[in-house]
Amino acid sequence: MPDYEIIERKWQTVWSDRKLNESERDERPKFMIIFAYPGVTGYLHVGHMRGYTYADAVGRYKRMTGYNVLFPVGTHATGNGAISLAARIAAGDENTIDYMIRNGCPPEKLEGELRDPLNVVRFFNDVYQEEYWKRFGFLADWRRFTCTLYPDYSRFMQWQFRKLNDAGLLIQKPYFAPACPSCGPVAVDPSETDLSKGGNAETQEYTLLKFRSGGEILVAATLRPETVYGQVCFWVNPEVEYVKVRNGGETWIVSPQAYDKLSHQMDGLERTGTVKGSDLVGRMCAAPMIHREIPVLPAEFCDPDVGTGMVTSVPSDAPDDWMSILKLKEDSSYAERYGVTKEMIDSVVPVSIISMKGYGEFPAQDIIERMGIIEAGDPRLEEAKKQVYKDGYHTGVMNDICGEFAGLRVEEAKDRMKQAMIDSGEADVFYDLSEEVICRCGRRVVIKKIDDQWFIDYGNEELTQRTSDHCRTMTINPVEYYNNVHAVLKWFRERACVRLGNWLGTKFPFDERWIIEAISDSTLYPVYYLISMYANDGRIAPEQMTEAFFDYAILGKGDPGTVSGECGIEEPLLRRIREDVLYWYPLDLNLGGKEHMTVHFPAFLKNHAAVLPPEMWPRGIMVNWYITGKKSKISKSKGGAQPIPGAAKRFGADGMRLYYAHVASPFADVEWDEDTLMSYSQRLDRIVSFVGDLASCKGPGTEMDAWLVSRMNAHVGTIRSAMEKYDLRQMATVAYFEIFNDFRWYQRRGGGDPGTISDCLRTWIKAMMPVTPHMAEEMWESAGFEGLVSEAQLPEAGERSVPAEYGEDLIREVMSDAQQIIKVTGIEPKRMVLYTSPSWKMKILGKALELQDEGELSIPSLTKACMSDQDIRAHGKAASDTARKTAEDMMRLPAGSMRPMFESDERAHLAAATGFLSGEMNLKAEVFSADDDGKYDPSDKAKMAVPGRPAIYLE
RNA sequence: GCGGGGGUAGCCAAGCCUGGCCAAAGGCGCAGGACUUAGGAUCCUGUCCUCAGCGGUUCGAGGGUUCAAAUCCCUUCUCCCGCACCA
Repeated sequence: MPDYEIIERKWQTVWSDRKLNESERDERPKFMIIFAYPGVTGYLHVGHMRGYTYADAVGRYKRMTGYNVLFPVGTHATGNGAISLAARIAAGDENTIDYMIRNGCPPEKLEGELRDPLNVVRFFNDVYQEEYWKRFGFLADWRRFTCTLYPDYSRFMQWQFRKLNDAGLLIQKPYFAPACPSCGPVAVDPSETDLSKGGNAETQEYTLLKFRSGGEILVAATLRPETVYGQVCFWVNPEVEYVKVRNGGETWIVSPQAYDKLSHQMDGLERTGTVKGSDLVGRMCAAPMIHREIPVLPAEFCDPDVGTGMVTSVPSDAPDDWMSILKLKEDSSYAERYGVTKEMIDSVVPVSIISMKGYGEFPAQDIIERMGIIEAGDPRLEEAKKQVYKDGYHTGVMNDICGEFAGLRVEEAKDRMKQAMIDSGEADVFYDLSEEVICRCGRRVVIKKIDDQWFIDYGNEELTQRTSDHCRTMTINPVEYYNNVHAVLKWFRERACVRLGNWLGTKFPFDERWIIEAISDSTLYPVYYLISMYANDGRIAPEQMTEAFFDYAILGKGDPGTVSGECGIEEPLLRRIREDVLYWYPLDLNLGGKEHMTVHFPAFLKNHAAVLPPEMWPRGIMVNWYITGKKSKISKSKGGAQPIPGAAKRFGADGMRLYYAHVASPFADVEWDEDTLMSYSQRLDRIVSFVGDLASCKGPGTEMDAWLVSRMNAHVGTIRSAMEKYDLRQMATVAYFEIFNDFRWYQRRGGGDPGTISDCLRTWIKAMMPVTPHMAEEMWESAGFEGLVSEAQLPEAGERSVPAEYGEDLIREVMSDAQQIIKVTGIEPKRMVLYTSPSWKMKILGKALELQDEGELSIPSLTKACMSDQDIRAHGKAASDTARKTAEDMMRLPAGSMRPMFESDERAHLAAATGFLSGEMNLKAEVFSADDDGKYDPSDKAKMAVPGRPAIYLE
């Protein structure tokens, strides 16, 4: 096994010394490509390299076809990922330390620098560049590297927000967001970046229903406000100590937990006292909407943590309620203990309110019976509830009893009834999480009302339309996304763009208490790569990046002299940056994982359309799917991480690049499988050693040279058209499989002309350069070619030789047919006799082609034409059969595809190959024409010969 | 629920948009052979059924359009993903 790392480092150094990765303006057409920069969340795994590799390979291909390519990279560090990682390191968290060490982090760093979040970001910026991207041979312009936490990047970001504001796209309104009382806003999502528990929770909108009882209001929270007409009683947990809360002129009674949650969402709440649940039981209260007095009954299932800790009871449609009432009626002793009278219990009678498909009067009862639930505490009640809720929502219609809402579908009634009660002061809105969510810091996450939240108004119709129209002109892969992106853009509404709390990120320019959030600061950044270089090398200081500077550099607004005076940047440099922007932008291709389809890409598109002029809007998007890890674990969260440098050492960076490029369509998930990767790695080794042998080949020129040249021309054509669509997989199939096989066939057939080999080998190695650049250089060098293949240009596809290719196809066909016969018969032939088509059949083919050219081909027309020819007619029924079959075949196949059969000299081809066939098949091969009088034909096989398919006799 | 994507030979995976050299690329696996060896080799051949290569039946299932369908249309079964502050 070669030491891949040494070879790879060698070429990386050469490229770097030649500054191949550094891109500057010149006369060539440009091509700018990026991948959506990764978030700095820790070590990446082998799956991530898939998309990045596509980007480098596409960039390299573009270089090879005449483009001046710019491929910049960066990282995204906004948020609290680095903060929490640093905190865990500082706390000495065992899992974290272990994870860091396992991925190659020097232990001493864990004792010191990595306890600071910004150092964590710096550390990983380095890891990503050095251990991943450079390690894989990317020709990225490292001078332009940027990170969302760089001060200069922040200046750019603030400028972008000023432009969004100028465009009228920043708006303010109240917002309810998950937040930790001490850490501020948190992201609730399955990745649990911010959380220690509850990533799957959803924010649910409850309707708070008010039940007047004396001078106080009992408050229940419900997800189903449309069921108020079915309320028959009210549940309170007698064991809970509820609190009294003054809310404006009202006194509310809710659980202490509910009070805590509500206080984050409503202003001016004041706790005034407590009341025991048991003291509430037995009272009557006025139900909202229906204005009927219903009894307050005791229920142990009322959880003070859920909703308000009190529940309104709608037994007709709530399985829980149904069961509880059933139980109460069977055994009233529990209720009576709290002073509930028999009359009260008897007064509780379910009311039918919703008719739904497949259910009777009381859906709750139906589902309970259907599922066979007989006890109040049955955990399946949860499932029953969901089922009734779902069916009710989609198929339910409100009954006549429901007043003005009678006849409405539940879907519609829900909102209208909720609104009606809010308007009449009988209800309010309350947000809660569907399950317990705990912040990284350990505190419980709540839903907090933010009064003056800033949003980017992505819902702006004009902007959406403009963006959508532009997308039709873009190259978007896969085509499914091209078609669907319009729906996504429409769906993508206003988005909260800033957040409070302890976060890494850019300060919001209009109010510095706010930090611009993670998605909003990563949409327009590709254009910043054209400026970052000048900040990185110190030619521009962040303070000099004023609004006027960006206005000029990016938008061309203002006069460079004036701007120079204003910001203090020298005028020539200003002009240079402006020229860079004009040259490189728009972005030609943005490549990102499928998770970007609904969030990043629409934001990326809309921001470009909002801030930049149309000629700077992006030209292409490519989405890649994932490498998943069922067979062997690759995910860092699973603990079985496969560090990227280790994999590269074992399989070779190029072996991995080839694996990514070829293992499947970019638009499908792939299971990480080391055996498969190994076979790609070995294939590459095999090619390298084969190429080494080829280069030293010194044989005579043969007819195979024309064939090989023709095949290479075909392959170059395929590669060029595949790469029009960025189809790396197709390119890799050609470069690593088809061309390889052709060279082998060439040699097997006796080809070995050094001139031909050298010409074709150049093209072959070039074809491999985009995907496996290091090995391509190695082969290029070992073949003695000049310069670097990374700097070479792919030739245009030349002419193909139809006869040469047809002749070889014929020989392979004959061999395959003969093998079939040998297999079926089981004989071990010593002699193979081939008979090419008799001339009269060839003549029929010729007539068929003529008719086809004239557009007159049909079975009768060909038969007629044949029968008027004496030579053909002489063969009687065989002639008409052949004519029919010929016409059928020709009409079935693409026009002209049978022409080579007619034009080539099959007999000569085969005769020239008898030596080869004899040797290959270990027998004596002979060729006759079916017309030959003296042919050896003991089994009368010659009559089967037709153009394109010689008859075969074996003995 | 809303939106999106799949189901192809033992396995992985192309093809489907733009119907026709598609019994369906390529890889893996398996079988036989060559070479000759300690290598996770390489080369050749085969790998739906039948069979001197003709032919037959296949591309989740069922219909339809067409001279012609894995490819277009409809129905159906089944699997997967996203739905918001995670690039």
